[in-house]
Amino acid sequence: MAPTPRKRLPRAQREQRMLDAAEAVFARHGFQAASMDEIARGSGITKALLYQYFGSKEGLYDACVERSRADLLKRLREAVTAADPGPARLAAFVQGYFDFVDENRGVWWLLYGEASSAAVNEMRSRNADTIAELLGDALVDGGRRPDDDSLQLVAHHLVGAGEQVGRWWADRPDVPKAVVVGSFLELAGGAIDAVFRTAPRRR
Amino acid sequence: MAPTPRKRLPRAQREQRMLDAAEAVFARHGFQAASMDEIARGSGITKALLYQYFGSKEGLYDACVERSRADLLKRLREAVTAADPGPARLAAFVQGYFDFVDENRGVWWLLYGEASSAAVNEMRSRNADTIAELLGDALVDGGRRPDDDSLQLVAHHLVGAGEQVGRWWADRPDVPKAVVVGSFLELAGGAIDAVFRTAPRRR
Amino acid sequence: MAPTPRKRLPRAQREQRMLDAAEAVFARHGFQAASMDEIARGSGITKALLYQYFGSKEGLYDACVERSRADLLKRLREAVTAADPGPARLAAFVQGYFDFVDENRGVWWLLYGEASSAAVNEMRSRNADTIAELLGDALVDGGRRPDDDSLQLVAHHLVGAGEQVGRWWADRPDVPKAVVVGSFLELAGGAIDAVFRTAPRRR
Amino acid sequence: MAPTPRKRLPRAQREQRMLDAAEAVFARHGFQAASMDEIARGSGITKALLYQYFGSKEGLYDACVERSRADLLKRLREAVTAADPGPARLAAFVQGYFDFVDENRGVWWLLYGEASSAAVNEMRSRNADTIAELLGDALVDGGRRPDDDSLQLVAHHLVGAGEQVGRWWADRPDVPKAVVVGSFLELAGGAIDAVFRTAPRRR
DNA sequence: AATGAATGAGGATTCATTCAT
DNA sequence: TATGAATGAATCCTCATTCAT
Repeated sequence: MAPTPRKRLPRAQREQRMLDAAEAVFARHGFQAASMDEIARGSGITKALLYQYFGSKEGLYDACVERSRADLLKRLREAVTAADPGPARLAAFVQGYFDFVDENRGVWWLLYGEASSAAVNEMRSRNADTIAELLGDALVDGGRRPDDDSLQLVAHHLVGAGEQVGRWWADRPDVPKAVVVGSFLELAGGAIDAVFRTAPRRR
Repeated sequence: MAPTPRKRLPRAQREQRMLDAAEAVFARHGFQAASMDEIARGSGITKALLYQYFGSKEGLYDACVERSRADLLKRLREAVTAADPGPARLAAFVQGYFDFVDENRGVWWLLYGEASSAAVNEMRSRNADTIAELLGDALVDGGRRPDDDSLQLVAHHLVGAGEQVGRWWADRPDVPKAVVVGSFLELAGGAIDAVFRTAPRRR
Repeated sequence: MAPTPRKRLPRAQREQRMLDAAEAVFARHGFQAASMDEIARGSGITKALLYQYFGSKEGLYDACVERSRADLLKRLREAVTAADPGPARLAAFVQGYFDFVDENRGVWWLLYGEASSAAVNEMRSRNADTIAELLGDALVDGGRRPDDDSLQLVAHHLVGAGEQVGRWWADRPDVPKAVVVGSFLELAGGAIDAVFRTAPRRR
Repeated sequence: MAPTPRKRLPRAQREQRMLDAAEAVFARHGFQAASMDEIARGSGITKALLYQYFGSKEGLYDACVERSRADLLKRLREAVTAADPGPARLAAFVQGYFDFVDENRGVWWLLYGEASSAAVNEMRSRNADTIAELLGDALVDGGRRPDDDSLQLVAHHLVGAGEQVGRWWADRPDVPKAVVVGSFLELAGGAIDAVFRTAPRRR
């Protein structure tokens, strides 16, 4: 074996490679069971560099979660703003969400694995907030009057439902995406209607 | 001098003490971060005995999860069979579930923590199955015609939603249980209706 | 190699062996540069056991210093109480001190090495206190009237002088002990006289 | 874009800054526990440059110790040569020494910290040599006849005493310098007299 | 049944040091 | 001259697990 040529990469690029490797390893084993050694091997560099860049195992993990979350949120926002205001937005949201799950089967859900990790629970909360916001807009546009507590509850309901349906679906590649999206939309729509029934909306 | 056998407790009782201690420690730190040493200290016995009883850390953990799950399921079945057939069953189910969450604030949700652990995901699935079954009965009694895939999807939706709403609520002791239960029932009802709309059901 | 037979020693005995090995290693390298691995190898056991017994590298080091200090102090007290009250006590003290140095050439002085370690500075102070006490008694018996601050200063003077003379002597085995002890006594006597000159003492 | 050379300082000045930073860090943590990273940060330059200037961590440390020692020695020589020959020289020496301690409280004593370091023990020896030399001159001027071994022993005695009294005093800013210097002179004088008693000297 | 002594393997983290630019 | 990227080797410590008693 030739003595590994010390490649000198610009920081940003190295960082992405490290995150890729880390994501894979965290996904395979969960946070605690993942070893920095394995991640380093996967990145093709030394542990020391991981520490120079991310400070600690937790720092690295947080960076992973954050990157994934940012991806998802960007995609959701795009999907939502591209759709007409009103109920279509919710559909776009759900569709965007399951698109993401579809493309990240395996990695994403396993990232969720370490549920007790502060980072993940915070992510759940932030996601719920985003949903609550979107939902609020959609409802107002649709002429309903949501109150804050209910919004939060519905948002968390959807986050949890989405997570578990995603987890379930991730193991069943045979179930067509359209079915999952469609059903989820029905469910969500029904749920939302049931809580904010003021003016009729559906059909 | 004979090597004092500390205490002669009947096996079953010892076991419960160990499980109590283990549950507390697993809850505090999650599976991986929990240490057998701490559990042993908590039970007032030696590590070696833990191994004699449960074989391994994982065996101990599984026993904990199983005990909790059994508690929950027993309670849910009781609640359900005590209620009149039909929609009341769903209400009883949801009520029972949040009663349980309420009484196990802290411990239960932290048990969920190590989400990637096979045991927890399996528990989720089994819970979903139970729900699907209950749901199927209720719907048939109500004259609807559920198909299997939809049932599963709805069940997982509810499991996920319940978990996340529970997690959210566990941190907000000021939100009254009645509100959570009420809202959740509305949501769930709406969701179910939306999927299985064949004949009208509500009101 | 036969699979090392797991010898089961009573705690106290193991402890002494560990301390012996640790003392040697700390002496060779100083606290920071010493490695627990080497100490473990030296004790013929595993690192893990070192930790089980002493909790940490520092705990182990402190135990070493403490054991040495206790040895020295015991010896000094014995020497002193065996001597007639008065000036003879000081002589006995100095003699006892250099006896100790003599027998612990190498180990003892290197233990002193890590001077910044809290443990060592504390030891110096405690030694000074002991000396001050002995000195006080001797002087009172001799009819002088020491004041506290001067006592302290003289005590620290003697501790430092003894340490450095010991260090110097440890490297010069050819200088006879009697000479060192004799000279040190002269020096110390002169110093003490100079400070507490009230009534004549010498000769 | 040319890779900005941060600042163009003359070598000598840079060096002093590095030494300042290094001294502070070594003082705070001792040799082993000090990290080149921290020193580099403190100097406002990169580790690589430290290596270019001093070759290694030890080289840097030695340079620090040497700079301090040179300061002290210069000051002592000045003090001594400014004083009249004879006993006054000793007084000047002791005074100079404690002046230095006073001005370097903290830094100096912590430098001594890593006592096992060859550099420090060597410094002690060299200091003892200097003292022996001064002492020899003073005694000869005073008409005594010192022999070499005794001189060495007395010198080491004084070095050790000075170090420990200094250490003790460094923690007691309330004790006035004059008292320490005065007492130390008495002690030293008495000690010296006791050893080299040939002709009377004092008063 | 129950213990305390003992282990082996692995994990995170840090550091002095070098090299490409 | 001066830097930032990169390394390899240690180090301390922890843990699940076993075995002799």
